[in-house]
Amino acid sequence: MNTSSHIESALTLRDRFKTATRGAILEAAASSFASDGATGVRMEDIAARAGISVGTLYNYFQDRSSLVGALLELRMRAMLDGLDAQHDADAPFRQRLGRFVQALADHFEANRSLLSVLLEDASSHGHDGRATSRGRSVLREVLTRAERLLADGVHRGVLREGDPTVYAALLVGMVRGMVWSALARKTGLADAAPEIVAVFLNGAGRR
Amino acid sequence: MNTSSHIESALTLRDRFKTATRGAILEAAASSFASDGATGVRMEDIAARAGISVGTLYNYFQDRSSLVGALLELRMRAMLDGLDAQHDADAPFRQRLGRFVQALADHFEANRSLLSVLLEDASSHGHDGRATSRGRSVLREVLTRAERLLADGVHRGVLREGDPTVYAALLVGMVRGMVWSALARKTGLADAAPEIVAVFLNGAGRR
Amino acid sequence: MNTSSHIESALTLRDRFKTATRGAILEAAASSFASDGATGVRMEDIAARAGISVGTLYNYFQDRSSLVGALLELRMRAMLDGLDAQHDADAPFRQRLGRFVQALADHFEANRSLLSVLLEDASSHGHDGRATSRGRSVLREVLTRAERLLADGVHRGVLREGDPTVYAALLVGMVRGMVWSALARKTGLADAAPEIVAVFLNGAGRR
Amino acid sequence: MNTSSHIESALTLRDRFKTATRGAILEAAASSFASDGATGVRMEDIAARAGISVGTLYNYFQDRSSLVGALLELRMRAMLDGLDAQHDADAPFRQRLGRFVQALADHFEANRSLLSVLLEDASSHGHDGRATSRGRSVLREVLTRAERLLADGVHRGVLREGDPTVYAALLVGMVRGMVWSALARKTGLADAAPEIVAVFLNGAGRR
DNA sequence: GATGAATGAGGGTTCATTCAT
DNA sequence: CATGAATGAACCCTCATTCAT
Repeated sequence: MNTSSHIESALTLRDRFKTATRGAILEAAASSFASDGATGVRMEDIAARAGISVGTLYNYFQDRSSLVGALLELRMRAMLDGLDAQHDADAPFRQRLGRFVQALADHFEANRSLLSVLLEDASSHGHDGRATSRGRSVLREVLTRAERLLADGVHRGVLREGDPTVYAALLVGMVRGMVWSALARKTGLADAAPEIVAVFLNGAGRR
Repeated sequence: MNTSSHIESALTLRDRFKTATRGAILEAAASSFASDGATGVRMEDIAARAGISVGTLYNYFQDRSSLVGALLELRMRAMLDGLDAQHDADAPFRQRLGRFVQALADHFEANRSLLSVLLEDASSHGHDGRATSRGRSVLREVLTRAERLLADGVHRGVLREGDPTVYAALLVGMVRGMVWSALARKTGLADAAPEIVAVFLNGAGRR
Repeated sequence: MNTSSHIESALTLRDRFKTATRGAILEAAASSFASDGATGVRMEDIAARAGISVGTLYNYFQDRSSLVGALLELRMRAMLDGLDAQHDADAPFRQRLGRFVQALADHFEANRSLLSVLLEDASSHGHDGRATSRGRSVLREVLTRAERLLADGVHRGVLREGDPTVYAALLVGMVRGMVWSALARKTGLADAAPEIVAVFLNGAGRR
Repeated sequence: MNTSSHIESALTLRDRFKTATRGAILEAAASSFASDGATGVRMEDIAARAGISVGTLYNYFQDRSSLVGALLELRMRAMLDGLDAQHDADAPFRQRLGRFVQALADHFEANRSLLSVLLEDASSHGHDGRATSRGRSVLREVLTRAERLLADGVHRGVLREGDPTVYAALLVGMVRGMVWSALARKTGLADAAPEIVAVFLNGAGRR
């Protein structure tokens, strides 16, 4: 233990603290948006929920749109990472499809309240297009992953010949539709994924 | 033609004018929202786009939320009417399904820019529950119609046994997904409806 | 009956109508002010109460302050005329004093609701000092009349030697105080005048 | 002197500052109202006169009516406290009467410019009854105190038998009348109180 | 002359952002 | 580095006034 490591350690501690505070702010913002909608939340509200003052909040984020942007970035990254985590190129296609749908449903449900935020803020502050592009890209990246997966399904002959882009749009749409419906009817999402996969693969029509 | 009919005619003209102005305001609001998002639009902007002054705008709508409410009401009504218009209980199920999907896709595309407005406003002004219930009900009513249609499909033996509510969620989700995707890739929606129907009925899996 | 007299008569009729409308507007303004206070009344409210349109209202009065000014002028003139009407230089002083107090009390009560209007408008629109001077002058003219009366009382030896200006201020103050009190307690003003006169002449102290 | 007392002191300082600012705003409002009438004063004017920005003003008062209400409350309280301060149940009646009249005259003069504000606001914002009741109650409380004093005068045999309520109305009216008159003629109120008392007790009539 | 829709300047209020402590 | 009062641009809405019909 010399002086330099001591300093290092202090810096690390400070950094950890900073990171923790940053995280607390983002969580506060997320839950505020969830309960009052993005437009109905003031910076002061977020600060209060995070247990800090507005001034401090501005020490961590340059301005409102940076905060919103960081939040979206975080959630989007988590969602994409979640999707990638279960990716196993060697697993059978159906299994990968099932896991993908399941992960997607979970993340949609978890971030449902932020979807509107994403759109709102994209529109309202998007002079520079930053938030907008980020917002759009969430869905686009999800679609890209779905497309890769489904293209592989076609390639392996599990799926009928067809445009993987279209398949991706339909599959992701089904998941979102299922989540929305569950929300509207205040029911859970139990067993939703298998149902989605079943209809996607076999259709709803009697053969 | 006597005096009274003359007066009647005058009144009708004035009424028509009022209706036209009202419509112009709603259109102006719709396109403003479409380009800048609901939160980024000032009453003055809407007035300017409608070619009138703020004061006049307030002669037609009591306040901002009344205007937004009226716009949502109008579009939602149009959408539901559009769905109902092609309803023909005697037509073969597949034909009804195709028309339903087509109509839904058309309306989703036409009102795409308002979907976010709907959500935003629901959140921001929803303390009295008016806008909220209206917003939510659009989707719910669409789902209800889809559910009725699909329940009939099950009853007629065209669809596999299954929860019509789930089928509805998936079908509507597919349509939204397709519209979103087309938008993201800036392609058209040509032939989208048949594709959706095909996947919905037969699935994407190779049999 | 020649043409000219015919025209004259027509003009007279028209004039009478105009006068009647003018009066209706002033009455409408007075009662509106009475119920909602001067600041809470819009030109449209007055027009509606008078049974005409705003446009017509502006045919009779150049602007808001003209209307208010005319109303004050009218009521003030009526009050002063009422005070002057019972003036009889030959009557005994006490009788004249009694009548003066009675007339004053009646007019204060009748116009009570306008006193605040007078003050409000004087302050709010009195850039040019018109309404202000008019407002102030009501009281000043009343005081002047009281002063003349009481100076005569002093001169005749009915009143003790003293400044008639002070006597006037006190007497008029007593009348206003009595009216206010009656209003606050929602009682009538019956027998108020004699009581006022009695205290003014003899005091409330036991001799 | 430890840390805690240091903190306490700091808090006290900040509190004092807040109180001072609040007071400055109220003073600014009072003088603004005095020169332009309550209705002619914008929040921005008050802020400017207090040397702060509008935003800051709204940090101290929730809205316009709260500010006006607080001002009225303050002045009314001061007036009533002033009347009560000179109250001495054991002093001779005439002395108490003299002091009462003097205190009343002083306060009427000091707050003259606010009397109209009080009335205006009572009318304009009185739908919820707050300002109204406050406004009305100033005079009523003053009358009540006068009534108690004069009832005691009757009881002690200094005043003639008579309704103390009427006596109170007349006495208070005389004070207001005197203040008004002094204002109208732009003279002072020197020796006004003794004159009022003299006339009230002995009348203006030659015995 | 009557009408009432159109106008737009003006006022109250909010809230993202700054900065002295 | 935290704090929270101060700031002022921006927005919603009102209402006196005008003017085409």
